[in-house]
Amino acid sequence: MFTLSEENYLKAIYHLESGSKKGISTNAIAKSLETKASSVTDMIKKLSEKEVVLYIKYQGVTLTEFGRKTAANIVRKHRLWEVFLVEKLNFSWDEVHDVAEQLEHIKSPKLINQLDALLGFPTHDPHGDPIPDKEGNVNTIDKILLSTLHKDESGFCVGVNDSSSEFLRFLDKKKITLGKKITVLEKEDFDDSLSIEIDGEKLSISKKIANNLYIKK
Amino acid sequence: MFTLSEENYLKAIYHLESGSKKGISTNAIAKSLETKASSVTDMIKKLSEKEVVLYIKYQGVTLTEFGRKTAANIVRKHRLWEVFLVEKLNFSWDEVHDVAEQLEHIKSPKLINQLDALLGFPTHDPHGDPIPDKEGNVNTIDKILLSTLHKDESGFCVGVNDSSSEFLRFLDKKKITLGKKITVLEKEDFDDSLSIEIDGEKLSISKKIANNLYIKK
DNA sequence: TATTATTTTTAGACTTGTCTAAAAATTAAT
DNA sequence: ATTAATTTTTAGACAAGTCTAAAAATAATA
Repeated sequence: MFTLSEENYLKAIYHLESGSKKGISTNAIAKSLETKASSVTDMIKKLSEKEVVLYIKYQGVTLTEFGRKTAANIVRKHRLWEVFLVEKLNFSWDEVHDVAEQLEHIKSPKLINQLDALLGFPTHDPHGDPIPDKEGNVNTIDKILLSTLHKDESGFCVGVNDSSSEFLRFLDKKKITLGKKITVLEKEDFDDSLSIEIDGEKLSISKKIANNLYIKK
Repeated sequence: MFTLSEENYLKAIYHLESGSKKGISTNAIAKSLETKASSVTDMIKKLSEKEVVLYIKYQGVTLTEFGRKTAANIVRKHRLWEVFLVEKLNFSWDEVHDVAEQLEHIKSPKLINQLDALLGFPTHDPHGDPIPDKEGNVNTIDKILLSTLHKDESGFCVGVNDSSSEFLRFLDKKKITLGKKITVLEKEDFDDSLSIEIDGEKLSISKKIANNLYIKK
């Protein structure tokens, strides 16, 4: 069994690993958890003894298979709770993160299995992120950033890169929600802004926005 | 804001206070939390500084109004979660306690308000215990123990005194559930056992059982 | 009321998780 | 390939919450 702190470290390493092939640096973990490098070193030693990470001094860490599954299970719980909050308790997608951050540490396999069933075995959370299955496997789809679409191309909005409540509320205001079809009408060269069509309406989108919206063609 | 440990102490004191007029002793708290008296003294000092308990050395503690409300809120959360587990996630009443014990510490007023609404604003948990309202008020009904009923009297099963899973599973086996009508057909003098009628069936009930079932006439 | 028994508190220690400051190792740059 | 900059680790300290053992206060009893 893992402490709350250990679980948070595991989750952080898990997220940092997706995208980088090499070991995760002490500093990267410290930054992600808003703590000090020395604290990270201490905790890494403990996690290493518990066989969830592989640790070589000065070389960073990687999750073991056991560690990866453990972390995926925490992420699974986090995302299932997010779905629950939105679907059953009328939370909006920008309100769920902090509460799910607490709920993900509740220990009860039955609770999660039943919650999964209650929600109809969802595959993605409210931000479009995939929900790992019981074995810790993740079904990644080939989503791309809106900013990579060319003129006259279109696709469906399937996720966000930035899930800060500021960004999510901005999307709400612009009526941009997951599942909607977006067509690129124009790409401005000088500021990389986009003119898009969504719901039959024309909309102007800045580069920053386009860099944080995932599309599936 | 209170730590997990502080919340557990508050809850313990809250439960111990209902029933005894005087201050709650260090030993009583230690026993209830399965910890040592010295640990209790330490924590009591902290709670006293936080103004949730009134503490006079060697005289035990009492909750302040603020402390009472804080504790009632934790109990409220615990019992609402129990209802959720039974009503929405198909837990049986003997499985909910440990999970609710974890869930009661989740901090999010919106979560609890929405959960309350989802459940249809329940007034009692699966064991018949009343759910405190948002202000910490509890609606106590005049329930009595089954063992206090006389021959030929009857009433409705409204709660349990012992909520151990052993007792609850025993009641399940005997098909004794909350809401059912029970009539005392006979009281045996030599062992205080009861012969009762429930669901049109005759049943023999030991003194121990009768001492742990609440009835409302 | 004196004495014994019990309860409660204090004192000091330990664990977990964190921190700062300094030392050691690695990486980057001249 | 040295030197400089950065990263990482170590050493030592601190707060929270717990414990044991001993001291102090209260309660019970003869």
